[in-house]
Amino acid sequence: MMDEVPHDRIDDSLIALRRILRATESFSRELAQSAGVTPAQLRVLQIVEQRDGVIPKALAQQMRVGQATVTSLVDKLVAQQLVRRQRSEVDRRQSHVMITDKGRDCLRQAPDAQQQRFVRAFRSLADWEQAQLVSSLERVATMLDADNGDASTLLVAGQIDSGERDG
Amino acid sequence: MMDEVPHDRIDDSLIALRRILRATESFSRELAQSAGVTPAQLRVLQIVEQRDGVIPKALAQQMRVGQATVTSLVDKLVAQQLVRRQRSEVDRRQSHVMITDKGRDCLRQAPDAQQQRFVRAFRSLADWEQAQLVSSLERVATMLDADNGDASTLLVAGQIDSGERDG
DNA sequence: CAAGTTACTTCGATGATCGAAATATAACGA
DNA sequence: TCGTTATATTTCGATCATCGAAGTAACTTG
Repeated sequence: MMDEVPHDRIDDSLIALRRILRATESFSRELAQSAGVTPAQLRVLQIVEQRDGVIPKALAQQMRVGQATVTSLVDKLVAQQLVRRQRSEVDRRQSHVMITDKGRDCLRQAPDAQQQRFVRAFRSLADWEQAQLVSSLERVATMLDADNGDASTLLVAGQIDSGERDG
Repeated sequence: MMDEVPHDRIDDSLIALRRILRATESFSRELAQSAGVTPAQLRVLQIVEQRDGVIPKALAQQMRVGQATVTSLVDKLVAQQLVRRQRSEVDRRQSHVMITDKGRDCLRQAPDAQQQRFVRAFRSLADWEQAQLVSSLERVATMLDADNGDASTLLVAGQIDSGERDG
């Protein structure tokens, strides 16, 4: 039936994806800053809040970084008293990372207000649009992380807005 | 009409977005590695290929990093002879960054095969699905980078697949 | 030409990340 | 129980990205 996809469609979707990625990436830094921690530290903090008592190994797997990295990140959060470590009683090799009250406070600061932004925009869509949005996003997600072997290739570059406001 | 959005819809879309971001982020590293450069360097290289002769200032703006960072990245690419610098004739403060043959070779390695993956998946969709996909992605992109003030907040955390393969 | 602006680089510092080696503990087999 | 092997974490040393501030060169303007 259809042997060739209109090239602009693929381009358009890649461009949109890059916009999404770039928007995210760009702001994650300032967001983290407003919370008083770095982006990587914030990620850890968020995961720890959701999975209180998580062990470094699991953190490393979820974040897809080495354990040494996790150790370093947790060290910094501990230094700020946002999380604390506690040796496991059942397996003393393991340690549980637990969020502190101060850590929760930290999370409650920046993220909220901004989450509202997305929610607001989302609510302004008609019901069918919302449904479509979700299904499309899920389709893309599946397309990208399906075989887990690769995907991001297409999204690494920039060159979205050809607007060049320099000299 | 509708005062409250079903919460799962918002959740679902955020989850899908996180999956997309994570898939991208996770693989950008290994992709870059397979091309023999680091991710940040690869981004520069890709942009330079698209906009040959781009000046560092524009690179910095597009990548949203400081000029000092660009200098450092370009330095490394120059050292590998993947790009070269050339002073502008019209404004000698500026320098143009130009890709070399070796730089093109470098780009031609990893990216291609993988781009196919997305194209393949995309082609497998019906025409209307493709159109819908593009429009949804663009809508999300706009929602996220609209006011450019923030957005990524919602996407920083992980915790998508609750599959936990650690012991 | 002098003052101000712009483009870029240099310098020093911080943070994320890795891999390899070290440490402590668990699990297992003889 | 003892030795071996496997696992969880940390430590160490190195590389890379990134920033801000200061420095340099070149353009612009009066």
